Amino acid sequence: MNTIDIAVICKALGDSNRLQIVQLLSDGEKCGCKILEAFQITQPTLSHHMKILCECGLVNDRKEGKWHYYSLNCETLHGFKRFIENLSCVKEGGCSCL
Amino acid sequence: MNTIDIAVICKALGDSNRLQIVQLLSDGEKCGCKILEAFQITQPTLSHHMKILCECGLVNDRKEGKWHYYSLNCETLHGFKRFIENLSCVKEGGCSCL
DNA sequence: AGTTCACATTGACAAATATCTATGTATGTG
DNA sequence: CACATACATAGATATTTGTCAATGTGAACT
Repeated sequence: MNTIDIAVICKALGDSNRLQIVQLLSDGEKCGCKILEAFQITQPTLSHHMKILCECGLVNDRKEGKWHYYSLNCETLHGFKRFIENLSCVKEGGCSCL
Repeated sequence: MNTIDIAVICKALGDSNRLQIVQLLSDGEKCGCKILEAFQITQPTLSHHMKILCECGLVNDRKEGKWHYYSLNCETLHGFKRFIENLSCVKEGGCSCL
């Protein structure tokens, strides 16, 4: 998982609706219609958001009959967590300006 | 730090230039001119990106004479890390669809 | 076969975004 | 003072994005 992959995930999470969808899925697998109930958006808009979340690899889409069950993708989530965890705010190095 | 704050941070990190800038700063404080050297963008474009990174609270801007020294903001970074760390991919709960 | 439900796709559109050139503003130096 | 350096601001533009209404698709039920 390179920097661009991470940026794509961040961009996907950069919309508050999508971030809240991910929070919902963090609580367990959900079908699309249940997710839709939680938001003030139309079904096509949700479909658009789910596509973006799936395409960045963060969300799984499992189809069963009429329903689509969405869940967080463990592998992608762990890779993402690892990247964020490795960011450091300690002031090492410093700048070579001057 | 609420969900919208996190979404704003994610949006800021959703541009690969900005994500790489944050990676650079993770290595220690840097001045703007040094950051600029590492990218193929013009100075106004970098200025635009730094403004976005500062406005979401992830980056500090310390002015000293001619230079601006940028560094990651520990408090914001920790809050962000905590949020991401709390995301879970375990399949609890399940959906009440049927 | 007809209907309903869950979801995708297709345009359309306004708003936001990334980038540039040109220019302005401090700050330091000869 | 004149000039260079570091950075910001303004304005322009092409692209992307979030959203919707309308429509298509496939599965289940009567």
